[in-house]
Amino acid sequence: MLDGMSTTEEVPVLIRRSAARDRLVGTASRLFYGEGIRGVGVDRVMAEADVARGTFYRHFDGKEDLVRAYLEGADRQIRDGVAAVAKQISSPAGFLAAVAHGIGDEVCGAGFRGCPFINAAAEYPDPQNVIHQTVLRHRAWFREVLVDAFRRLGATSHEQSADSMMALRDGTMVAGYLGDAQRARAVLLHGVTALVAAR
Amino acid sequence: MLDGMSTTEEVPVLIRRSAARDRLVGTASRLFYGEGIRGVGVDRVMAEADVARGTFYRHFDGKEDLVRAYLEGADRQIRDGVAAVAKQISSPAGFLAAVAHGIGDEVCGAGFRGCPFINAAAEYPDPQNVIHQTVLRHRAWFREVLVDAFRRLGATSHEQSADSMMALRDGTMVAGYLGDAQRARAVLLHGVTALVAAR
DNA sequence: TCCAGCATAGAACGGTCTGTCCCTTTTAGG
DNA sequence: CCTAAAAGGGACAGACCGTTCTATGCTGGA
Repeated sequence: MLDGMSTTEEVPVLIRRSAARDRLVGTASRLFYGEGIRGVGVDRVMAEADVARGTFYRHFDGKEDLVRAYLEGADRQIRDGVAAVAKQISSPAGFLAAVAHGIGDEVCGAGFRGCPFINAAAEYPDPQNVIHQTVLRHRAWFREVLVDAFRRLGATSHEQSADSMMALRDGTMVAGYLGDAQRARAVLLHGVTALVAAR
Repeated sequence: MLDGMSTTEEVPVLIRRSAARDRLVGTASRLFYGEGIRGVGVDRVMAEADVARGTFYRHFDGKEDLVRAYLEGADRQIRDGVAAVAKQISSPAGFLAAVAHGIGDEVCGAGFRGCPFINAAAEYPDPQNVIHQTVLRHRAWFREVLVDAFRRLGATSHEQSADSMMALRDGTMVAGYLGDAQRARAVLLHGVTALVAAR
């Protein structure tokens, strides 16, 4: 668990690394996250990334593929962060508290605009859609991380504890975006503390 | 409080009621909620509502205005529901429980696709945007309803209790859409029960 | 009855979006 | 150094989008 390396898989052909590609994903991440996915055209992304049209379509099958790269980048980043915390903190209680602190700090950061996955799912509701499924995969993974931690903690019902923390996380993400981030952070930390204490 | 009539305000000119207008708002609500706002064009809405182009633009300033009508309709509906509950149940504990049950049932209903307001905010991130502000107004109202209830309940810190319940609500909305609705419902009911009991 | 106002039908507009294609220039590896 | 791949820079098509306009049909109230 927590390897953070299971969603890789790419076509065997190809490019995989390139300055232009990195610039595209970076710019797309900034714009998609900041202004919404459907609200930003690939023209905009290409222009701000200083990448020509042909180059874009050599690296990506189309916009959806770029969106997928954006979300998978965010996913990778979060998995790496969680893995780093897990490596550093062995106790499940400490791990959960650290994760909560990480989220709390995130929602209070400048430019926080909600959870990229929740937001993406709002724009791609079709369960069959690749992007929607990317969101579901990320969420399933994170839930499993929490279930595992509460199991190691010896919680009477790991699943319910994990779901409660998941709800607190999601609620904090929403409130951090559409309400008072400081209060949202406090609610999350307080709630997770209670969950861990209650076991 | 709970009057449910404070966000009305329309141009004094005008139409306000008409079969065509009602059909437009109804169709738009169904499509915007089910497929996302930016993913649905006004062409589609007009076609499925069997309303001509000119008629649409006589009733609405443009797409944004239609989106506003969609969200204000949802807002009105929720305010009416909350007002009905408040009228029926006098005790604050019973009121909060009833609200939680209402939300829990909602997320378990067929065709639930998340909170219309959270979803709309994901598509319209600009705080200056009319639609974004409509979302914020709805959320501010609902939070105030909760704060008031917890105050009447005699909670030591009304605000924190209200924010906790708000986080649970938001988390349940997200999880009901992107996870297991039954589990989300259980988490919400359990959490609100605890909040009310803890006072 | 007549007419004002609302609804309809349909064409047309400019703009933007995704995606394809072509050609030239730059870059990097053998 | 030479060549093949990558990147740049456009032009372009086709679709859709939101919007405006005109001409016409329908209906309810004075």
